[in-house]
Amino acid sequence: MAKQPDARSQPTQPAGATEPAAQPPARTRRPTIQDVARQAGVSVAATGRALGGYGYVSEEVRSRVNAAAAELGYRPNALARSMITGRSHTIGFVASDIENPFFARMLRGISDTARAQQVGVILTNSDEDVERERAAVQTLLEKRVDGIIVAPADIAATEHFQSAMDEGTPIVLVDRPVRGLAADLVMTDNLKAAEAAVEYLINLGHERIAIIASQRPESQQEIERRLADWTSAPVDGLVRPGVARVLGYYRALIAANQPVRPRLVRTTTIPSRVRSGPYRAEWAATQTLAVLDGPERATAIFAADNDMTLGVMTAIRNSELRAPEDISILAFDDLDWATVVQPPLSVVAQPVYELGTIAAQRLLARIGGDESEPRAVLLNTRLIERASTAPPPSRLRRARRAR
Amino acid sequence: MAKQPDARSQPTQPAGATEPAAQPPARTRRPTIQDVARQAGVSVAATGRALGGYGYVSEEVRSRVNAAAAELGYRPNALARSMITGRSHTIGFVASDIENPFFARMLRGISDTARAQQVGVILTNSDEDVERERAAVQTLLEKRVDGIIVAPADIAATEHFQSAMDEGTPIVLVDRPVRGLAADLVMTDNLKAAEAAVEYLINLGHERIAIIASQRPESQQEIERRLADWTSAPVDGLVRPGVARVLGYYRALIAANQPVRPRLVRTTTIPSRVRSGPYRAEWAATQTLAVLDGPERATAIFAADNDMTLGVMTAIRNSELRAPEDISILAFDDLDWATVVQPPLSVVAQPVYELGTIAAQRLLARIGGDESEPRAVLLNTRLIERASTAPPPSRLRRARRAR
DNA sequence: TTGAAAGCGCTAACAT
DNA sequence: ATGTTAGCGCTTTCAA
Repeated sequence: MAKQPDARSQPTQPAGATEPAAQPPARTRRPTIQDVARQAGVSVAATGRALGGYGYVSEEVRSRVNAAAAELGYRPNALARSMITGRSHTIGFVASDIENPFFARMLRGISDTARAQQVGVILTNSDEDVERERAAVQTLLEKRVDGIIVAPADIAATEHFQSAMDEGTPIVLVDRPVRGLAADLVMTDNLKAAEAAVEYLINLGHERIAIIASQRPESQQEIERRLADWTSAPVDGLVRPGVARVLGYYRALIAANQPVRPRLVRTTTIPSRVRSGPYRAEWAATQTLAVLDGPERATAIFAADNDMTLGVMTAIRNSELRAPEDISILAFDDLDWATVVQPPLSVVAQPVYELGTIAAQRLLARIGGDESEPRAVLLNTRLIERASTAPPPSRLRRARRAR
Repeated sequence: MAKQPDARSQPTQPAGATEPAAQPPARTRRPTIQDVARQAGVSVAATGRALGGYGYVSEEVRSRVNAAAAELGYRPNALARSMITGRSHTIGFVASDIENPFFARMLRGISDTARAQQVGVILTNSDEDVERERAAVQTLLEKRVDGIIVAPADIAATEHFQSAMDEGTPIVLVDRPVRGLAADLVMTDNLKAAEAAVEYLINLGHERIAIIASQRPESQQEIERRLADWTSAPVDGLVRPGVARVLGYYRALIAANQPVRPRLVRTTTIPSRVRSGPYRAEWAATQTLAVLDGPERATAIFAADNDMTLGVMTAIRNSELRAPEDISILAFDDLDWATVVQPPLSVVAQPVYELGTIAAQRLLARIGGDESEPRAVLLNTRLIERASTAPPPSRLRRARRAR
């Protein structure tokens, strides 16, 4: 991206000058309900009722008020209204990074749903940083949003959410859980999705399947702990997506009696706090190269998220290998370019838009007074088979020989 | 995308239950400045000064107040504050579609800049519909945002913006101009960008360069009008990006004394109101097929935006042709997958993030009281040469023969 | 059905 | 340096 855009201004030629110079913007005080009342010759109360659509008003008054309002260019002040009613008709969304197509699409779902109910959306990015998230929540609460949807940055940071809820502002978690928080949760069933994905590769005949997934330091330990005892606790909805996907990978291998080859499991923590897209993708490319080499080289790769896929694709493109003949690729998330690359990518598609709409619906229901027990909604994925997955080379060779 | 996500709820197992059931959320009225004042044993005024950081307060009082506020869990009410100060510390952004990576990145620029000044961002999508845009602006004004950044849906629809400005709410236009509106404008110099892009292809030796660009009905006429008389009016900043790019294409051909081949200029209106991504891409694919055929077949394609590029790539992938040997491709916008496709795409990169930051800076300056003449800022692009562009086949053959 | 008046929670004069 | 008081623009009792 161009970092020095080399801006050129054109001071003399503004956006246009079709109209003759209008009068210097009057800049007079905005008309209030009082002004409208005076103009219409009725009380403020009646005016408020006519304009706000509450209480009794005669047709007579209503039309006089509307006329006066139109004439004065009256525009209601939602702030004043909110102060009294206690509803701002605004919700907050704390995403980790809105540039990520995943969150962008989710936001579309949220804002479409909100708009249908005349509710606005204030957006903030946490960048996976709990401090920023806390600050964002704080700001949103001060602005008196009616509720907050958040993709939490930390599975263990509950207090800010809890205090919001205690104050009566509902929280809905999307994409990731927070432990010990009795809030609604809407996310993908990542464990099941990953398990099915890897199972699909196994059924194609693959015996050396690699997974590329970047992880937080804590998650690495958690994975090991859970692997040590599958039965200790239910996994669903209680772990981060990244962890669930790795666990799903293991589970599929175990179910198929395949050995777990540590060299093919690239799930270690990425360096320091390198959490943004490009760096993660770069990291993924390096990891990919590592599994493409040696006697135990992978015949299939499961890329666990957007950035990983980007890295995997880059690495493959720069290698001698061809997909799917030499190496199968299965990616998480169906991005718009998945059909444009060569070969078109087979993917595990999450219902991202629905993640947004469902989260928004739950939140709006809470705002509307729904006091039922908080629910965890797990959405199912769909495996879309395109051209990047095929039986492994050995199989193909065998098949060819058989002919 | 999965349209029926087949949600499965788990009513019995909420997000978690680590903590012992906390006391039933008190749900008591939120503490106000009055409560804090009483608790601290000082006046509301002094409390306000201490908490709000304005006016004089002794250390003594400040600490007593802070202690009381902390104890009560006081949280300022930004609504009440805004009513008095007239500043909501919130701006609005009206994008056409936040799912479009272009606007997503721009929003990132806007929200980063806003956040640095403690300003929130309310987001809305217009979907290129003026009515929606009007409604969005109306809502934002009612919520008393301090200013609005908008990618206008219609170059001729001014009134809602004008009335906002008359009321004292500044407007900054991004990406596209609005005729006859004296507002700040931040956009890419599309004419120059397209001209340079096509010139680059010409210099590679191409003599049959196609352009794929979808257009609104009005734009088609405008292009013809402007072509008829280049000198009648300056083009910069006064036409939509799509129009400017087509004009740049023409200008480069003319400058190089190349004939304009109507068959290669695919800039006609797309069917009905099909303006969303997938359909536009499909349309682009069809157009691409058309220029790849016949005696006058193109040796290079200039794809004028995201969706066009997606379509062009799909069409090429499904054809017998290879890029860049048989056909060169030059795309507008540097998307994250541009380096992942085969061949890596040569692109005209817009400074999208900067579009956002600069627009936000201008708006914040206006909000801060900047009363200078509105400016049009045109940002320059950068041509990034990757592997999808090369000399045309004829040249290559000639070169090979020469060896 | 309408109107008068009391606030929502805070800041801004103003007086002390 | 602190307190008193009058609103910001609207909705909401409560009487009439």
